[in-house]
Amino acid sequence: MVTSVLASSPRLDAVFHALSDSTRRSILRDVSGREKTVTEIALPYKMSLAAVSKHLKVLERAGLIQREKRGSFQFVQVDAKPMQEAGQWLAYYEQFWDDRLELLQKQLSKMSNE
Amino acid sequence: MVTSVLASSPRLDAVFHALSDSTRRSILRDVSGREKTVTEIALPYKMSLAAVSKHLKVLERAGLIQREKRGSFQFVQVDAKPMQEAGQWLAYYEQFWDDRLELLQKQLSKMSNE
DNA sequence: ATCAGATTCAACCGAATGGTTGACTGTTGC
DNA sequence: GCAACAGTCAACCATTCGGTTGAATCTGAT
Repeated sequence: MVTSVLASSPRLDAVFHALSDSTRRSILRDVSGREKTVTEIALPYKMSLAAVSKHLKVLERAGLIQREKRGSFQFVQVDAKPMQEAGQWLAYYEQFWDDRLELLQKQLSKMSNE
Repeated sequence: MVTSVLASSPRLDAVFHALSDSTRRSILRDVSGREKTVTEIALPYKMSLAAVSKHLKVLERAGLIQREKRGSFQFVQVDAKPMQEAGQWLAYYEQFWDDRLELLQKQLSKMSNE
């Protein structure tokens, strides 16, 4: 795998940025059970509808939600595919950490044996 | 699992925010092989040393790197623990997506049987 | 046709971001 | 002690962010 210095990924940028806000993560959680309309989504939050609308746009740019216009409503649902990509990115380092832990434990047990 | 509307997690905020920048992800990659000094890290990038120093501070605030002063050098190494937390957060939705796909496939096969 | 509801748009605001430059603070080695 | 190197700090700048408000748009129902 070639991991050049210039390995910029606007896609990952957008996904991680979208997930870096508690309100947006919360919205994803809200919508993950069943699809909801925008006003329905906005209800629990004490910010304006327009603010929620902006958050939805950020989530949509990241590909994390999809919208479907049905009548005058806009139904929103999660698309977790981009999260898989992000998860894979993370997985490499989680693995790295596991390996380091394992190494550490080996070293510790070796020390206690000597 | 209680997932209140107010489930704000400054920790996750910081981790996802730190990962939302290509340069910072790249730095993590650079450092994941072996620990490096700050100037060593900065070398491949065409930005100033101060800029890289700022990026490192962001990564450190998120708990993703650790520094160790040895002499006049500052050795930087990855700490992937916070990524596990982020990974677990993502895993829930990846699972959700998998489940939905499975459901969809069942429905499709049922339709083709009728 | 019009009124109400759902949602977005546009303009604005203060705070944070990502970068710069230059001065500052160790630390090492002569 | 002092020059050179490693790194951070402080001030600045343009851009983006997360929020507000009020007007605008689209749609459904009367």
